[in-house]
Amino acid sequence: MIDDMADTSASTSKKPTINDVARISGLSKKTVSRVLNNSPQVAEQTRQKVAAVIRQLNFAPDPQARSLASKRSFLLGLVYDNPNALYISDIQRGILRACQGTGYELIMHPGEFGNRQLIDEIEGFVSRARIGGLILLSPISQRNLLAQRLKKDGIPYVRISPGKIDSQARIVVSNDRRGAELMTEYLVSIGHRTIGFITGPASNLSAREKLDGFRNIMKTHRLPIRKSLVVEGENTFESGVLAGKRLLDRKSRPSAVFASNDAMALGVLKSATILGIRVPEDLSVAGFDDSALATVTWPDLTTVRQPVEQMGEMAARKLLAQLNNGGAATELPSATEPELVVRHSTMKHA
Amino acid sequence: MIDDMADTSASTSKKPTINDVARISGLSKKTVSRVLNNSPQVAEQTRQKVAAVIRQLNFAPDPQARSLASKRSFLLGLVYDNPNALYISDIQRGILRACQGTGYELIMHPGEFGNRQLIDEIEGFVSRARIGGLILLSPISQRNLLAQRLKKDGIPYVRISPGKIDSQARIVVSNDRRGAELMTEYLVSIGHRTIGFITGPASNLSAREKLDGFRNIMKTHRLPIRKSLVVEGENTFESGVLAGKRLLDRKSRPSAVFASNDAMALGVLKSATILGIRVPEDLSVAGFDDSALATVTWPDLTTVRQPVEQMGEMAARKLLAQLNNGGAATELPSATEPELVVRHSTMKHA
DNA sequence: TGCACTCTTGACACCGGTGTCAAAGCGGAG
DNA sequence: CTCCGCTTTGACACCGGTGTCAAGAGTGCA
Repeated sequence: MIDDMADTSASTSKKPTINDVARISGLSKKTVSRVLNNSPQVAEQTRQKVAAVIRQLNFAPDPQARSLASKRSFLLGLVYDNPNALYISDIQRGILRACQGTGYELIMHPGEFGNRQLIDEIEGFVSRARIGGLILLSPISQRNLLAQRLKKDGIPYVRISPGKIDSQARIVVSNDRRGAELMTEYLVSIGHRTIGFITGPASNLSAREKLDGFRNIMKTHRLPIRKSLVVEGENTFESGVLAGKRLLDRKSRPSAVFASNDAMALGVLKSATILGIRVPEDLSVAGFDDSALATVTWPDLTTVRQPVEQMGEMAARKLLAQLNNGGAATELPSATEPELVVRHSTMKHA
Repeated sequence: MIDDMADTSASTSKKPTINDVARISGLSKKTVSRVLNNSPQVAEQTRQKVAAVIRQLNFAPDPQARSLASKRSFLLGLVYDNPNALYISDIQRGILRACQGTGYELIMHPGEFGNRQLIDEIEGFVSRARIGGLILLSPISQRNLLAQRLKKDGIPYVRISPGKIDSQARIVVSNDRRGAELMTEYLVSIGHRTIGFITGPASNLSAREKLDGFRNIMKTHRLPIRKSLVVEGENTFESGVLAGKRLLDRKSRPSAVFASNDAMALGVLKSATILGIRVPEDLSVAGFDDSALATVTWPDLTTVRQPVEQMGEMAARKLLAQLNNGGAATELPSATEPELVVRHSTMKHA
């Protein structure tokens, strides 16, 4: 036959196929396929034999052929708008870690949160590229209609930091409330009594959670929450500057300002500088996220670290579980725990 | 609840296949395939007819089946280490823009610059995932052995900011030398005579280019370049802090410091603050890149904008050209032009 | 001994396209 | 009128796997 050609060139030969494995192990294509898919219908002895040959040839099934034949897919899509490149990159790293060795690959798909046709656009993407499942990043993860549509069409997905609750198998959230509590508790513990708070857009669930956490701890310590000390920003540096100005440019100002993300905290730093207020001597400033921004200024930011990469990994694991168990996701954890990071933008208040 | 939405929604037609198109247009599968691939062997009239049916059905060929059959691939891989998430994200956006409507998708593949087995690892990735071509980001793009191997194995690639020259069809570079010249010229024009320079690692080509640009303009203006005023950093914030300290903590210090990236410029800002030197009144500080960092401090950085996104787009276009023309890349531009961005970290020197 | 049933395995068609090669259509030359 | 060569089209196998279904082996029970 043609086999001798194949055999002689074996060392430098092309990518092995399932046929090679079948021929060498003396079994059929289909049986090899069963082993690849962990089918329970294979005798243990056979499984071993096939596995050995697979290792020997360093065989890996072609994902394209696999998905063509099985109508499964080995491509995950990451859909995001672009609030923050660092955040996306961390998430991405986490997802890729979860994909290691599973044969799944990640395809990036930027979308516009505001786009009216976003849903159709995303469905087109899924169908064109044969995407197996989606991971949706905030703020796009907050579009409930999108999630409904995906569910209806049977496209597996996981939402990271969604606006509303979805089934446990389909979401990953960070415990933002707890993070805000940690920080508030800390500020109080070092003597601050009058604390300004800069919240994110009210439409944003996690912004509300943080505000709740802040309020909760203030209440616990019987500290007043003056309305004028809670200002809404838009999670951007510029909005932080403005909010900082409103909080600081007045007779009696707070001794600390807690911004619900790092970019806004840096904005407060700018306002303070312009107003001649020294940080941290005259004013403590705290952020949230522990983004890369937190450590490239002076003073560097006391902030709350969100295990963003871990969230990406969790999301990917959940998605893979959906894809493999056909929806019956085993109960994987959905929430990550925040951590307080003390640096130099805060100090004890007399 | 959600069920009634399901009914009202669009007609339930499945994804159309090439067979549908063939049947409706009364032609064979193969002819439709020819139209899809712009084969010149199709009569104009036939082409029109098929195209009409394709539009009518909103048909798009399945990339997986296509690549399985043709051994082409519609997946591009972006290989990067992680010096800077913002940079990667900009590049990525550019690539995705170039991919729009081409049917190509982007797969992310982080790699470690230092990894001894990087080459094998990347080849494994290409073969496993059936990647059609690679875009290599600096610093990985600087590994010449990797490029050689890819060339030998016939894997198309484009390098962004490679260390050495490669064929025009395979590289995209930014004109770093020119950028440094622009900035130096500007600093001199506003009265600075003694200018400190923080360079990147000497092994890095673009770092050397920037240094050359700086030197060149200083020479043109007959300004002395004292050795003690050129300090090497590592492109990180911390190294910028150290370099800043060395430049500023002395009797006669420069009136301006030009750092060859933004992160190091921010490091200088920190050192200046600690030493009680006001920026920009007592010291002008300039950066390079116009990264997201440049605008989240006060004063915000005067810097050089690199059209990073555009570089990503150019790289993708070149790669697609290679994939479609089979290597005979038409001459696309390879270099981008930098732009001076003046903000508040620099001012006129008496 | 015969029968029903479970456990393993393989033959074969098929997923949705493309490559190969042959055939049909057509105009011009001999 | 026939033959040639070019253009245009189609039949069919095939890419590398999986789904379906049936066959062979082994087991327990009547």
